[in-house]
Amino acid sequence: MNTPSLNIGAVERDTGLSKDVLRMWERRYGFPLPERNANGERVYPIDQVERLRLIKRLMDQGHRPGRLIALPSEALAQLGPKKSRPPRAASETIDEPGIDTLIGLIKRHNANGYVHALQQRLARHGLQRFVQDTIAPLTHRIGEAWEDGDIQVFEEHLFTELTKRVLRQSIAALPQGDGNPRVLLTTLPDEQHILGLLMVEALFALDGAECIPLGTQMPMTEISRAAEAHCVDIVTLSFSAAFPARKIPEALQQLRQLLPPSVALWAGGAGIAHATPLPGVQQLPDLAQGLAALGDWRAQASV
Amino acid sequence: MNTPSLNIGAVERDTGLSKDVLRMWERRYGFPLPERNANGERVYPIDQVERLRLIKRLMDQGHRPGRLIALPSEALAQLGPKKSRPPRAASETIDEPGIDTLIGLIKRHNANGYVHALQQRLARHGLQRFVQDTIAPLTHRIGEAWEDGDIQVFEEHLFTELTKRVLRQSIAALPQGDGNPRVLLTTLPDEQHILGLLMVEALFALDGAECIPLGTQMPMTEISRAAEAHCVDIVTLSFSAAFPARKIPEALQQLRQLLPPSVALWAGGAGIAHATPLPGVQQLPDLAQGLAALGDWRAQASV
DNA sequence: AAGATCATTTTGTCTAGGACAAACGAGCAA
DNA sequence: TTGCTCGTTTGTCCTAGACAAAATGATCTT
Repeated sequence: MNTPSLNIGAVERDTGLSKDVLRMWERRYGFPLPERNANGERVYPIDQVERLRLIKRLMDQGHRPGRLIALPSEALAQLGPKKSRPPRAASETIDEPGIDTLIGLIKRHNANGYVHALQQRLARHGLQRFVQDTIAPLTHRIGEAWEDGDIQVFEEHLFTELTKRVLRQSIAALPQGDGNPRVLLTTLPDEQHILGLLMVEALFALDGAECIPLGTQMPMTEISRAAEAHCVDIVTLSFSAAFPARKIPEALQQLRQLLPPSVALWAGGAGIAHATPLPGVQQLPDLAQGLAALGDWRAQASV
Repeated sequence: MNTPSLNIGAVERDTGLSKDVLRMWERRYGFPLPERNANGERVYPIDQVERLRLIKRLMDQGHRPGRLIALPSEALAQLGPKKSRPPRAASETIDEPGIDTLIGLIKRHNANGYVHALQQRLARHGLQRFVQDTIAPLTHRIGEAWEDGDIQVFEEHLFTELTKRVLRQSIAALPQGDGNPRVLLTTLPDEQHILGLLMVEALFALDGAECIPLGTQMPMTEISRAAEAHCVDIVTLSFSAAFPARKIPEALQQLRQLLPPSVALWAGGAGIAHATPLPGVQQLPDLAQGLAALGDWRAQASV
């Protein structure tokens, strides 16, 4: 075969742009403009797929497709996030030292060195500080690097996989909670990032809560069933920054309806940071507020 | 609000049936027959979604939608897999003892007890036998229970999450490989089951290979980049039984083209068991053959 | 009776083009 | 500066038709 190419279904999977969107862009903007096979179906050359992937990344940073598609490829490549964040030098000073070292290890593809460095920091600082002062800012910095295009997809995957391991390992080493409260942890079907959930689990378990980790991507009806079967007091969901913000309120309200009223619904993660309050849902923009909410719950439960 | 209901996009996410399929079934079979909102859009009542989920499960077992949809709900509920497998009693004797105990713990939602029992078996048998004689048959049995509808979605999630933890923990405890060979482990974008991959990683790492775990759902172009960046000798993919079998050959051939010829491509997992051979791709239907392949590779490399 | 070949049905995925609401941004007023 | 309105942009939904690949069933052969 000469040049590999993909049909519209494969492009949807590879880029995350729905078939509807791909066809609509072709209609409106004239890009992508795939070839057709003998059957009249779209066949996307690999370079158009690469460009689509780049455009998708820039859209996730706040750019709009109409503008992006008009731009020549060279201009696209240099484009950064829409709202440039404060220059790194400024926040550098407040960063926990050593984060850059960890990122450097990932970027040099030194998997063993990275895991080793993480475990060293864990041993030195203890789990709570490790999570709050190492993992959280590290995840944040990786997110920034991702937005800037400073990191490859496979580098981000490696980072996630290795970090997950260290966190899960630490959680497994903790004593079991006492069932006060019982907390179910998961994410909705569109959300497959689990690092935030693991951070919460680590802190909650450290604080004596009993955590039931269900992994990611649970259908809502199943979350409701699991909550009953496990007799949990709290259902905690995590939303990453990648989760479409506009869909969060509707999703939370739907789940709130499905859950028994006696079960609390907590939502945290970067995707929640700027959300508006909802009745019956406690929103936890950061880890510290998660711990605070746990304290509040206990205070209220003992009344 | 009275009865929760979902739009077509939400049903697609929740059931895994594409919008196209949902509309086509409505046209052809008259089910599902959603209501319409003020804007003429489909609004699916929750009970139709439940029925769709049940139908999807039976389809994954080899039934055909046309028949299933015609059946009344009671008949559906009792329906088993199309090709009934040999009765359990027969294979019971060859099963490793204790698997049923583990499954019982999951079904009673005893997370702590399950993890404890796993770790006990690991300590007693050692990692290699633990993977081959406990985790592999256990995963297989869970798959069967899933097909039979004997297990809830959230129970399966809990099983997966807890088992992953134990496996990853064991892998982390192993000494680092010596880079002979270097193996990259991942799955394609449509495949999110990672247990098979972790089993392979455990055995390979135990045998001294250096494993680079990239987690699941890597786009092909990224697999190729990662293979170069990490200078790997072998790329290993895992396909679960849930992966659409007909799409495997095409996917493997595409990836084979993207990889440098010097890098070996290995594919394993339940989805590979009945696949036809492909040039340039080594197929590993089970764990034992994976280990054998590793031995062969070393023998050939030392020539 | 078992096995191979061919026709028919079933099923999923693609196509085109139209419609509309929600989100966004620009311009204007306070 | 902030807050509001209005036009534009954008994603997602709609209908209805076509076709290829897979599964099934039927027919013929051994």
